Amino acid sequence: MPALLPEASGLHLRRTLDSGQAFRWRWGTTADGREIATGIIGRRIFQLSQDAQGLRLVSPDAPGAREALRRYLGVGSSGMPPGSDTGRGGAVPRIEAALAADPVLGRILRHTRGISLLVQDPWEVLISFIISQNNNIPKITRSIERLSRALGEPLGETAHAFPTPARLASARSRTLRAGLLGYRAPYVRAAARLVADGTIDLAVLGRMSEDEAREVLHRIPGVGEKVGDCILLFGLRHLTAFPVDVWVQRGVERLYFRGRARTLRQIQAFARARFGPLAGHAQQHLFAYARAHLRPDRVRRA
DNA sequence: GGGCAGGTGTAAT
DNA sequence: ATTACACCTGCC
Repeated sequence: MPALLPEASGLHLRRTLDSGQAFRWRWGTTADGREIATGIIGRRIFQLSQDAQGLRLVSPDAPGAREALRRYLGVGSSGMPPGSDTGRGGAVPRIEAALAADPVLGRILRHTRGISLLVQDPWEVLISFIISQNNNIPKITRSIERLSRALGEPLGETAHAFPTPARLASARSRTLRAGLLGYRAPYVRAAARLVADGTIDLAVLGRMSEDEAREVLHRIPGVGEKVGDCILLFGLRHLTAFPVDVWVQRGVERLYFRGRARTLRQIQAFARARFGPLAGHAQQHLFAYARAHLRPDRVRRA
């Protein structure tokens, strides 16, 4: 039996990997009927499973793989936002204990418990979320898969690493079209060029304040309010970022404003005031809850 | 088959 | 600061 990852206690693997943060995971079934997730982290193919005992690293059994996985899953040493540490236990339960101080979150947590904020490569997050605009998860996933297959470094037989900035920047438009990018193709290439030629340095961005980094991100074509905040949160780990998409907007309006419409600005201001350093984590739970329970065809909007 | 999907850019108010 | 519209593509 593959080794357990005790730090991931409280982490719900499927909820985390299917939460719309990452697009490089597939679920499958082993010969003995166990569900297994296969995905790419950096240049390695990971296989993960989860059972009553906990989360297991099935493969690779290589030096550094466990540490890389811990970090990726957000259950490494620095998982908590400053000032929110409530004591012992894994990162996920501690954050949820802090979130539950908010009665609304405390109530929906029953349905969303176990979602972890992943720590991903900012470059991959940047391109993935440019692709995500006005798009749906299955198609985003397919686009990234095709792009990686066409332009990414091969990893074993069938998998490919995410393309480098240089490869994407010099990609032919036919390749990008084949990647199903549609009208986003010019955005992706322009963003790749800005990174490839050093105009935008994502490592430097990671050392800036959140507002400074946001301002720089907004200069990238295809990066607006929502995508920018996704990059801040999922790639640069600015935990006060609060990406507002239609689901989060719907969730906040429904759960905190009796279904009354709010503008984007109002929702951003609300999130800052209400959730503070936990805003990013709160967003994950509101998003997941809204997706599962606030479908428009089931909700009468006030 | 017209409308829509986990937004953004642009133009107009 | 908000609103209206087009936009690739796959799917209902």
